[in-house]
Amino acid sequence: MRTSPRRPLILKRRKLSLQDGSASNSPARDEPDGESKGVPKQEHSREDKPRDRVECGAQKFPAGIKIINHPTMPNTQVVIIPPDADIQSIIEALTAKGRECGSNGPNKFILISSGGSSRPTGSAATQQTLQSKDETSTATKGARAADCQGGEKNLKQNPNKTVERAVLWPPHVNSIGGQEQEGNSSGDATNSGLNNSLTNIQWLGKMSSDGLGPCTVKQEMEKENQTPVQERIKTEEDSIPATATSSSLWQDSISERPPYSYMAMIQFAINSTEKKRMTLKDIYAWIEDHFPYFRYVAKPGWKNSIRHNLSLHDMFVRETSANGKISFWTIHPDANRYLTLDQVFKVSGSWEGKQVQQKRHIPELQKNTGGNSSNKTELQNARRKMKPLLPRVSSYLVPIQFPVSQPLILQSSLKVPQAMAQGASLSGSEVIRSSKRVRIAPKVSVLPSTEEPSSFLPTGPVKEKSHCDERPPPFAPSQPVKENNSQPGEALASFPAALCIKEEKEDSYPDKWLPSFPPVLSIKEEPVQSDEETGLLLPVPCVKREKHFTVLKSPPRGVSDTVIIKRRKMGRSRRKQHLVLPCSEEPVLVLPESCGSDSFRLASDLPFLQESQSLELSCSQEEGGPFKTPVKEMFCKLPVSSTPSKVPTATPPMGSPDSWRLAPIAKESSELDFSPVRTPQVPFTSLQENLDLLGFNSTPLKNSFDSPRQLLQTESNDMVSGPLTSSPASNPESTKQSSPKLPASGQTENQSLMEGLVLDTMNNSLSKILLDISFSGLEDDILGPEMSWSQFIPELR
DNA sequence: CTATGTAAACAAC
DNA sequence: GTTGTTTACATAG
Repeated sequence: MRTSPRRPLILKRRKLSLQDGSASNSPARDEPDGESKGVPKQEHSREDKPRDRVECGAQKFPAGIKIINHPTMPNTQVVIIPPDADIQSIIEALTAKGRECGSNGPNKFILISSGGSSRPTGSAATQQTLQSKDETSTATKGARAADCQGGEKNLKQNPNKTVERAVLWPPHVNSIGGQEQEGNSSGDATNSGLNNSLTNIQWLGKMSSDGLGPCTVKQEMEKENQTPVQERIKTEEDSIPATATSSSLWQDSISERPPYSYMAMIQFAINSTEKKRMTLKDIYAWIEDHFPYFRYVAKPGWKNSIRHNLSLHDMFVRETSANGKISFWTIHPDANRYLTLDQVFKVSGSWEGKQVQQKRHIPELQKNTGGNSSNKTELQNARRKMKPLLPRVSSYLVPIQFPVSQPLILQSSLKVPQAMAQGASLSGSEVIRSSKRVRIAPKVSVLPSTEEPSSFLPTGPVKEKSHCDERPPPFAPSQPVKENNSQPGEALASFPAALCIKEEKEDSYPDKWLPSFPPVLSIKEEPVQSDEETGLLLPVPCVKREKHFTVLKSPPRGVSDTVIIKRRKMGRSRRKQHLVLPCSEEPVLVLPESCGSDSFRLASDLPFLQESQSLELSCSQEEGGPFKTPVKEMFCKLPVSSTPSKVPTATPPMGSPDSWRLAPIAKESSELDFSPVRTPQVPFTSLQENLDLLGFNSTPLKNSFDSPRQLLQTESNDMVSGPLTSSPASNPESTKQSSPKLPASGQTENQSLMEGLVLDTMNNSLSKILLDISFSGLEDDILGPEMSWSQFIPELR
C-alpha cells in the first residue's frame, strides 16, 4: 500500500508536531508546513463572540398556551397551543426562550394543538416568522436574480461579470420582507430563490460580524465587487483600511478560510451557472472571486485540491464540448442539489453562537446515540444549520439543512432499524456503524458485487471502494471477500458497492453512469439475495437503482452537445464515490419511525437521520449515497408525473421490499422509542422539499413545502403505512401545506395520532411530527407504561 | 474510521 | 503549462 512506486516519499507534510503544541486551535492547518508563505492570518476568535441573549427572556406567550416539561426528555417541553393561537409568535417566543436557555434549559419544544384542526392562517405567516429568523438569508435573494444569469459566464471571459457581481450584493438587509418575493414568487417557494446563487462572500460578513450586522461588511463587499475583479484585488487590498469598520472585517474575511469544503465550493461554482457546468478555470475564478481567501491567502496548492476533488468525487462529471476541446465540469444530476452559495449563506449573525451551542449540545446527543456517531452527529447538526462552522468542522461540508420533515426522506433511518431488528445479531455498535455507513456513498466497485448492492443506500458501505478495487486485476475478486470479513456489517455495506461499480472503464459509453450499471448488476444480483438476508435492506435497491438511473440520467440536463466523459477509470480510487443509485429511491427506507424524532433526539435515530439528511451537500454524505453531496436530486428530476402513483424509481418494486420494510420497521420503531412521537404519515414534505430544504433554505424553520413529489410521497406513505398503519392514501399533495400551523390533530386518520411540531432551538429547526396521544404501550419508556399523552395532557383529548 | 485537505507523480494535451 | 487522475499521507472529529 503505501509503497507506491510512483510516489516519492514525501514527507514534508508532517506538520509537525510542533504545531500541535502551539498550534492552535483553529485552522492552523492551512499553513501546515510552516511554509514561509504564511500569511499570518489572524484567526479571529469568532467563536467567542458574545451571543446575544437579549431577546430571550422576556417573551410572553399568549394566553391559553400551556407549557409542560416533557416527562422524560430532557430540555424538552410540550407546548399545547390553542387552535386559534398565533403560532408564529409562539414559535418566536419559544425560540427566544430556547436560545436563552441554551443547552441548559429547554431547547426543544413539542408544539401541539389542543384543539381542533382549524388552521387559520396560513403558511405565509408562519413562513415569515421563520424567515425572520434568518433575516439575512433572505437578503441575498435580491441579488440572486441577477446572479443567476450572470453566473454562467465566466468571470474571466466576461468582464461584465464583475458588474454582475456588484449586483449581487443586495443591500443586505432586506430582511424578510419584500424583496424576496421575487425569488419566491416564482413558484416553488423555496427552490426558486434558492437556486441562484451567489452572494459572494456574504458568509464572510456574517462570520465576522456575527452579531453585528453584516451590513457593513456587505457594503464593503459591494464596493469591492463593483470593480472588476482584477482591479478589485488591488484596490481592495489598498482600500481595506478605507472603511474602517468594515475593513477589519474584510480582512478577516480574506484571511479566513471559508467554512466550506472544496467539494462544496465547486458545487457552488458550478451551480452558479445556468448550465450548471463550468470549466476548471472558471471554477478557480469563481472561487477566488467569492472567497478571497483563495486569491490572497491560500497557497497555490488549492487549485490542485480543486482538481483533486473534481476527479475524486463522482458527483463531478466532466463533459467535453462537442468539439472536444473544452472540458466542462458538471454535477451529476442525480447528485446535484443545486446548492449555491447564497443558499448556504446564513445571515443571522448568530451562526457562531449557534455553533457553540451545538457543541455544548452535542454531548447529549452523543449519549443518545451511543457515542460513536457523535462526531457525525455533530456534523449533522452543523450541517443542518448550514452555518459555516469553523473551518475544519464538520460543517465543512456543504451545509445542508434539513428542515423539518426530512425525516421522511431519510432512508437511512429505515435501514437502521432493520439492521437492528434483524441483526439482532449485530452488536449495537455495529448497528451504529451501519448507520454511518449510510451516509456515504458506497463507492465501491464491483467486487462487492457479491455483496449485494441491494442494500443500497443506507447501509451503504461506507468504505471506500478502495479496498475493493485497489488491486486491479487479481485481487478484485478476492477483495470482496475481504470486505465481508472485515466488516461486520458488510452486508449492509455491501450493497452499495455493487451499485457503485465503476467499471466504467469503458469509454465508449457516453453516459457514464448508465453503462456501468448493467454489468454491475449482473454480478451483483446473484449475491444479492444472500445479502439481503443479511441486511434486509438491501433487496430493493439494486435493481431499482439501475432503473432509476437510466431513467434519471437520461435526462441529462441538456448537455446534449457535450459528451460526458466517462468516469474516470474508476476503480481504485479510494474515495471516489460513484453514483450509485441514489438512494433516493429509497426513501422508502425512510422510515417514519425515525421520524420525528429528529428533533428530539431520538437516540437511535439521530445518527441516521441526520447524517442522511445532511447532506452535504455533500451529498456524498449521505443520502443518496453515492455522492457525498447532496444527491437527492434524483427526485426532482423524476418525472413529476401527475400521477402520484409513484414513481417507478422510487419504489422498489421488489416484492421483498415491502416485506422487509414493514416488519422490521415496525419493530424498530418501537425500539426507537421516541415516544409517542412519530413521523407524520403524510408526507408533508415531498422529497423535493426535502431536497430543497436540504440544500437551500437557510432558514431552518421554513416551512413552505412545495410540491410533494409523488415519489416521495408514495414511498413515504408506504413506509408509513406499513409500520404505522396509517393509510397512505391520505397523503397526497394536500400535505403540502406549508403552514406551520399545527395541523389539526384530526388529520391523520388515526385519531390517536396528531400532528405536532417540534421546535428545536438548538438546531434551529422546526419539524413536524406525529404524536400518538393514545399511545401507551410501546412507548412506555417515555411516558411510562400506562401513560398516554392524552392522559398526560388533557388538552389533547 | 471517515471526510477532508495537501502534496506530488504522471499522463495527455 | 494546463488539466485530470491517482496515490499517499495528514488531521480533525
